[in-house]
Amino acid sequence: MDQDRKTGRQLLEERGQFGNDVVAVEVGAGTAKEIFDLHTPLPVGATEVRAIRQNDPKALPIIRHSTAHVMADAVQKLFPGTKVAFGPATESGFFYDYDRPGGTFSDSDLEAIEQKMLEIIEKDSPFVREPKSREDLIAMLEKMGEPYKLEHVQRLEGELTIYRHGDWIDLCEGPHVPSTRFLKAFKLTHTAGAYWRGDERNPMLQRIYGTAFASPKDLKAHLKALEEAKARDHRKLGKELELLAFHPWAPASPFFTAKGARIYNALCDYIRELYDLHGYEEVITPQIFDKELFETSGHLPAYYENMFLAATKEALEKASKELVEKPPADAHQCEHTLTEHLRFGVKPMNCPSHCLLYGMKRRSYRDLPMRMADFGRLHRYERSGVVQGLTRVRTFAQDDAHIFCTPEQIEQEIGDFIDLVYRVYRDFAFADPKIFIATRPDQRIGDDAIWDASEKALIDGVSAKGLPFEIAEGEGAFYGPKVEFHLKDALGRSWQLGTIQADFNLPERFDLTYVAADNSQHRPVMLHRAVLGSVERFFGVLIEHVGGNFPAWLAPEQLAIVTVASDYDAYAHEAAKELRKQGFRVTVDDSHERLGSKIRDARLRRVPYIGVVGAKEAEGRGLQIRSRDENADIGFLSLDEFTTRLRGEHRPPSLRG
RNA sequence: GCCAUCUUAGCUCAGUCGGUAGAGCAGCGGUUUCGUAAACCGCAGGUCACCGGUUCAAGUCCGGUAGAUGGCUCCA
Repeated sequence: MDQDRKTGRQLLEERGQFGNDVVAVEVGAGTAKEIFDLHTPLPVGATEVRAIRQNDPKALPIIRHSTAHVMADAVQKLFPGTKVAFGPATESGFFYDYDRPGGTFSDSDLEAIEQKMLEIIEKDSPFVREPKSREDLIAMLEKMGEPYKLEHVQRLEGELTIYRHGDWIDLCEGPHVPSTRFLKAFKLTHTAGAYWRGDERNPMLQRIYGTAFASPKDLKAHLKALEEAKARDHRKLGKELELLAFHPWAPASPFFTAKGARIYNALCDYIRELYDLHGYEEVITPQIFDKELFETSGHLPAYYENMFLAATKEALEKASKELVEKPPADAHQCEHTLTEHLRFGVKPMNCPSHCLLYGMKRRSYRDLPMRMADFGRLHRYERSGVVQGLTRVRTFAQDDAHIFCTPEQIEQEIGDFIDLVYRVYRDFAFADPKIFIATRPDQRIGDDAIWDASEKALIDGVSAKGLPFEIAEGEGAFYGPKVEFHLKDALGRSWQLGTIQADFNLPERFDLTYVAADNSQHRPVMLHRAVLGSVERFFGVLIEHVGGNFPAWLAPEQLAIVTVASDYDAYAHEAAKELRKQGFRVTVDDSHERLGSKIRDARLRRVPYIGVVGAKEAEGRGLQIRSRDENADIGFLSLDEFTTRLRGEHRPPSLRG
């Protein structure tokens, strides 16, 4: 039967479309496209066949996955006894997981592996696909002594295949490049630990990451882009520009310097202005609550390990006394006694306190939708290995708000919120975010009927805006599903910033009601939403996005006046004073340095405007202005002219004019 | 939390084979008054992250702790 089926190569040759740069073929049309090796017999009746050539973006995952095979080959040749697990292509390269008995891989190992890989590639061995019966495959893997592959086979169904290049074999469904000669540019980048099957209860394997491209030129460009991204890293820039700092005594908790705080507050003030326009009202709520609150909200059971409990002397005394009187049987019981007496918890999120505030008064349908905003500080005990710069911290604030509304109002509110999100992201010149709808997780509160309604509400709300989205199965919060808005940082990592979540659970738990027009009582729906997400995280992503060059409306220093010589200091201070009266943030550098040195300093601080002051400027009551963004001297401007210019940029784009 | 790596002056980094601590920038004091990315001279600045061990001797070797970094897992 197979004799009737042609391979991709045969088909392309017949059509005169074959060439030395063909990597694989893509079969089918529309959403039903599938990629095959050149030498694999294609499905019967395959007519829509397209060659994937070396430089096609679709060739990249094939090249990378094939390189991963060669790496595993090299590793097993160099380190006998090493077992292989999985080795897929990723968004920016590939990895392969290994179990190396009693060892890990060092940087010098990586070099040796790269050398061995080059040797393997030079042999120009073809990648050969061989279908195998399950029994044969299991026998083969047992003989090879590959326990991870063996375990994997047990879970697979249908036709199984192996791929062979040279004398190395891997259980794999392909596709692969025709031969190792197509692997022209690769680099092993780093090692890491990774759990087998991504489960932390499983043993940890050694993962080696690498990247590969169609040509050395592409690889070089990629490595260069990585270098450039590193230069924009918010941790590096945050330190250099003196925006933020960390101290070991407050792990994962940023300090914002005067400059950093200026930007931080500008971000919050900007959101506050939009709140006025979008019908939100800001509230301030407590930091520390009786645990009753978190038991009612469901946080304590669901969120215990991430919460800071607040110990007091009184609580410790009571707990100690009980422990002495009734010694615990085991550590678990001891912990129970201790936490029993710790009466207070630090809030990890604002929603429970907003429920309290809502419930303190009779609410009418006329009050809805009620949009309650809060920049309250939150504390979450993140595990030590997960914290990172500003993007994952233990203390932060969100531009948080909760919308209490009727079920009928949900769609409208989601629509309004999406408008707000896009307005904000445009003000920061971000590309459009990627939208995910995260559905019910395994650990959750509330009935499935409620989850059905919540998920539908979100999908309807986003669909009504005509925006594309993807479903993130099981990624929702424990109290409700989420719409997530993701943006990418300079290193290409995707971060969730904005979110809106439908919650029918908390209003139930807090027994929140409103009185309808007919005097009957109803349960409001609660929408949790944030545009920036965490202000800290947004700040971090923003630093990288602008590379430290904050637009004038955010810049902590908008104009640096530098004097040519000390004779002009007096005028410089006068001009600064006048401009500060306009609300501008102006500094004067009257140090006894040379002009070039002062200019350099101001440029390194990424100040949007530098105003040089000498005899001409003092005489003409103006400034010789250099613009950071135009990277040029834009000439003499009178103080009035400069005021007009800066006033235009002094406000967020969508709030100008 | 797990695997790996790192931690030397305010910052960026040297420090050889284990032999007792260095530079540049920043800071401070002088000199210089200068027109668009670094003037010159001098001074000061260190419990080499912390705790312990090996050694005649530890920044250097070993163990532990903390923090950070790259991943994994997690992420309301």
